[in-house]
Amino acid sequence: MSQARTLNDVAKIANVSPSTVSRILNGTAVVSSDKRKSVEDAIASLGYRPNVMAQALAKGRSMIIGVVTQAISSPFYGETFVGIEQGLANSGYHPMFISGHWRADEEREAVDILTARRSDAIIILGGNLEDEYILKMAKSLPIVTVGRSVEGLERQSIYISQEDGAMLGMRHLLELGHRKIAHLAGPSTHRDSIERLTGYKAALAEFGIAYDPDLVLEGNFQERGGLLAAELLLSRRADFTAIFAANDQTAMGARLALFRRGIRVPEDMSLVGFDDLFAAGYTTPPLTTVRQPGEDMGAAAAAMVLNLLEGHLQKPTTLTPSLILRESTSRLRFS
Amino acid sequence: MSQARTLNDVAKIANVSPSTVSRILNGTAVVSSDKRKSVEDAIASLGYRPNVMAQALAKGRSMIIGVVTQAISSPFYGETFVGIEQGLANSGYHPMFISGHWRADEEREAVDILTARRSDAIIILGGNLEDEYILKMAKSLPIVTVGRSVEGLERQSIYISQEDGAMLGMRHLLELGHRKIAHLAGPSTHRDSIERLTGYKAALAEFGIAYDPDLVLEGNFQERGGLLAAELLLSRRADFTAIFAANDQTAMGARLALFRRGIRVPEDMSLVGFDDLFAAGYTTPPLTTVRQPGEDMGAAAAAMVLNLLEGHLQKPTTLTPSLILRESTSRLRFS
DNA sequence: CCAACTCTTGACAGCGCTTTCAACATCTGA
DNA sequence: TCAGATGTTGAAAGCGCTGTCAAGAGTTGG
Repeated sequence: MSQARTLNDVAKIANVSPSTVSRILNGTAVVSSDKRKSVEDAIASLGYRPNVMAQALAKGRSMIIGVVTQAISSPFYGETFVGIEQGLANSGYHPMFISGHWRADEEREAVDILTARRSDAIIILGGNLEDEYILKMAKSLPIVTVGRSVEGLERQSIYISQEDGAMLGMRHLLELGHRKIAHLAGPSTHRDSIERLTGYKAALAEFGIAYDPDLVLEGNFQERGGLLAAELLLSRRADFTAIFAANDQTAMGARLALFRRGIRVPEDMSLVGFDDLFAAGYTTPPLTTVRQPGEDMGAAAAAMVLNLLEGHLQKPTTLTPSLILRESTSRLRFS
Repeated sequence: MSQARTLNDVAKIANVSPSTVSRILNGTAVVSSDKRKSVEDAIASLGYRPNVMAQALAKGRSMIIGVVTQAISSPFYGETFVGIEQGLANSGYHPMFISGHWRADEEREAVDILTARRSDAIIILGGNLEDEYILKMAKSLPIVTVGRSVEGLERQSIYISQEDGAMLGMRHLLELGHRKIAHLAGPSTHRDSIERLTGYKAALAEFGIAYDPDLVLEGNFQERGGLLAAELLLSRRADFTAIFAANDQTAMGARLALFRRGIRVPEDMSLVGFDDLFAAGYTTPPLTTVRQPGEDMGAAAAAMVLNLLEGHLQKPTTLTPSLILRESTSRLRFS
């Protein structure tokens, strides 16, 4: 294991002081062109790369943006990761992802790890961290939340109205004539689930339809939960004509349940998802869904963090959901 | 922004020297229980957390495992990330993911970023980095490759035979009686594609079937590539009865092409994928596919890295692909 | 021609921690 | 009782870098 070169090695070879090398590296001051030349030569010949850890210590900035996420393999957050990555590109900052698995304790541990590494800022994606906890952290560190709001920190969050999104999906179904619409909800502990359920009810009310709690079942935002919930529902009643799933993964699970029973989509049953995962465009049939622009959210979060690090507080960023019309819904037919 | 406490603050409050605090933190030496107590109290009351950056500088170990990946949102590598995360849990090391997007130059840049941060080891997931480049790095740093082999570094890689995997999928199709089997390959620049194509041909040969290059089209390992390739193929000929896709995403794209033309799966066309993405169990119909245990691969890579860091070279780890039988294939019917 | 500047440069302290070394305090056993 | 062993602690140097400060060289203008 060969030793990495240090700034001192460079200084020695170039016959200048370490300070000068540092100045050239950081552009902190004017340096005569002959010294600059010899330093650059020395750097090239040694293949020298500054030790970011040491820079971090000296400058008091780690150049790390901590990202507390829920699952590193989540298809939805995956798109957000891409946005964050790109938004941070060429800023000198780098993201460090730690997963919290939707458990407040693990999320707190993630934050611990990140602060132990002296992250310069933290982006929190969803999760169940307590508001007070986040507020306290926000006092000592720039924080941006995505997909969840924190009272008193509205200006540091990227937010999409889940309720509006749900209404978009539901109105579409209602306008197609559906009246008995089931909802496969997310976990009831999850704010997004709650908001989407609220949107479901609001749309129903808008069309003067009574809310029927029997038509709502709880899943877990995963395919399997959607499958199970749909099977259960199907075994109990058969009078509904459309399903509004709490997210695309749930919709895909439901799709399988329908397939198993030979119920055709969209001829016999209309199906609407939420998120617009990349895969939603490739289900059979392609899934009509409410789009959340995951990548844009990530990019916006990155931009906001960068702003915050420069001391600028920007106005709250609100992105909007939109309906992506594909082929899993059809006008209600009277059979 | 309140200042973070330092080890010195703790020392002062506890009335001991910084060395003693450090010893307690690291368990480096025996410390009398009264001092230990007062130090622990001081740590608790200050909410002190050691600065990992400073520890890194002093110890010469960053406790970062760099992970060069191709896309942070990749569904296949996502599972590997999970394995890495878990394999590294409680080791004190943390992964740092940087994406290379299958471009050697970006991958080299990723490595640069990682070495500038003095990663203690690097895990390379797939990619197009030149063998020599990796070999050179391996001299100064523990390196583990996943899903790609490097000549001379076999003992530091987690490998799955793509050829064997392809043969598994193909034999299944052949045993079902299919004789005209199309292959939607991955990018020809990609080693996995090449190996899988080799397996495709080998299986054909095994069954005494002539290789027909017209039945092979190149995709890009993405849904869209699969869709396009399948559409093109379908527009050119209709005499094949099965498709062996280079990966699940390609298969899903092909599935959509078939759906568009009203070709039923598996009645009219059998379809086999590769990878066994989580989503493969929820396509319509659920996809028969060759499984690569992504999470196990990640866990194995993490374990290998940890071993390497302790100076142990283990024997090459070879995991094996397996066939996951679902519902997208059926026995050839004479129509 | 010299005071007053302006540039460029190096010495040095310090970021927060680890680790070696030596000092001091105790404890053994002969 | 004392030499030697053992245990616990602090001082200080150093990890690789930045940033302040001051010195020395070179300019300018009255």
